[in-house]
Amino acid sequence: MGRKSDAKERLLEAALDLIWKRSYGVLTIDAICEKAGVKKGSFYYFFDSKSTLAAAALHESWYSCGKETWDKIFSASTAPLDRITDFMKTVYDGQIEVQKEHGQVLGCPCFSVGSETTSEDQAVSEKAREILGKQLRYFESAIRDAQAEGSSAPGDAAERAKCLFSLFEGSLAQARIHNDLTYLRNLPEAALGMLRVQQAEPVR
Amino acid sequence: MGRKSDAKERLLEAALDLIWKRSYGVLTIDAICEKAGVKKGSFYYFFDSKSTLAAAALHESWYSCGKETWDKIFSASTAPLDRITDFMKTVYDGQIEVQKEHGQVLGCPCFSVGSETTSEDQAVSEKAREILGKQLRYFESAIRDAQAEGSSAPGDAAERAKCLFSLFEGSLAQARIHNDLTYLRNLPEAALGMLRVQQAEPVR
DNA sequence: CTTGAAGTTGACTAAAAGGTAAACTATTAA
DNA sequence: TTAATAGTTTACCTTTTAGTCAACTTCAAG
Repeated sequence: MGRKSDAKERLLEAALDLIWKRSYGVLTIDAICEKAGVKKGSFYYFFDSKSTLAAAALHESWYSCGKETWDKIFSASTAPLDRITDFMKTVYDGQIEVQKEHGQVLGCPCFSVGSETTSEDQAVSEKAREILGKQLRYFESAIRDAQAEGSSAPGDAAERAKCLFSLFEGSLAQARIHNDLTYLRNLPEAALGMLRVQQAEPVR
Repeated sequence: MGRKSDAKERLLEAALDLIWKRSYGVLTIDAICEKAGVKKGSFYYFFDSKSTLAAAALHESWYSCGKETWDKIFSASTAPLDRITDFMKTVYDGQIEVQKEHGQVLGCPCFSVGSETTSEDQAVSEKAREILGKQLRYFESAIRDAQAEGSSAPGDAAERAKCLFSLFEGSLAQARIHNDLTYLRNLPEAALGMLRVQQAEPVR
């Protein structure tokens, strides 16, 4: 019953796009509305703040798109280390496309926004952390599987996943900062190097 | 001749502090002025925009503080790999203090701001890139020295430095996002692991 | 002790931003 | 066909922000 509309979806999409290309803090509700082709009255019909919208946009982006991609690449039917190298290559190829289309490497919105909104915007930073936490699990699980089959050195899988994830997100962010894809090109090898190897002894 | 003042320094300090704790995009000139205890008229006496001030603040922070620390840790009189592990430990200890003082791991302002202002604020993002580029050189040089004495596996030192730097900055950013120091605790070992080891073969 | 350079202040404007509400429109179930 | 529901629009208000300016203060050199 009632009128139907895709304004909500347009707002979510516009918000995600602007957050990704620009940043969260610099965004205004007016800008989002303009991009989405929606009047401010309608914005407040669907959301009660920029924060709510942004959190919803991150959520949507993961559950209606990102998750599926990760599930496919991290399929248990793929060899554990291949999951990881496939993933890195996919990200690299993806950012090549992004750069072609937007003239800029844009990196990972959750990571950028997560870092930007720490202790500044509860809803958004919590959502970013939630998604990053889920992504970390894929790494963790692949590492455990690799260890089980002996293709990765033993050691706390959760720790190692964090480390690999930091390398990955750090590289993506550098690629964004310098608009330079070379930060991503050898991620597959770097990831392998990190995993295949015996963990170093604690220093001192 | 004329009146003397430290308002400019107070503005630089306030700006850096707010950028670090909050973020660049969310900052207003009014907020900076309030924190610095300076009236807006004086702000515009010294700077002509938020962008100019922020770039100057990053510049100052590096040349009047950061550089010295890096020079000391990356001294050529220290064994190459020790420079790197010492550095990682220093960062870890530093962020412990930061968390104690501010209740939050704050990470690296250049990296956060660099990622936030890409293609959004020329002056600031350029300054962030400049400083990050200088920092990368310390890694690069230490890696080259380590290779020369045989304590690190051979391979393109610039590439390896980028990789290590990504791991480092990625870990710092994760620590900020999750307000969790465990992302930094084993950085010294992780860094060693990355360097000591033969680089993996290119995948496929 | 005056003059000019250096810095400060407060009051102001204009624009942008957040936010509200009432009237309006489209859809559909009864 | 009408009434309720879902969504849209416009006009409006308030607050915040960027940015300007002329009057004022402080300092030190001549």
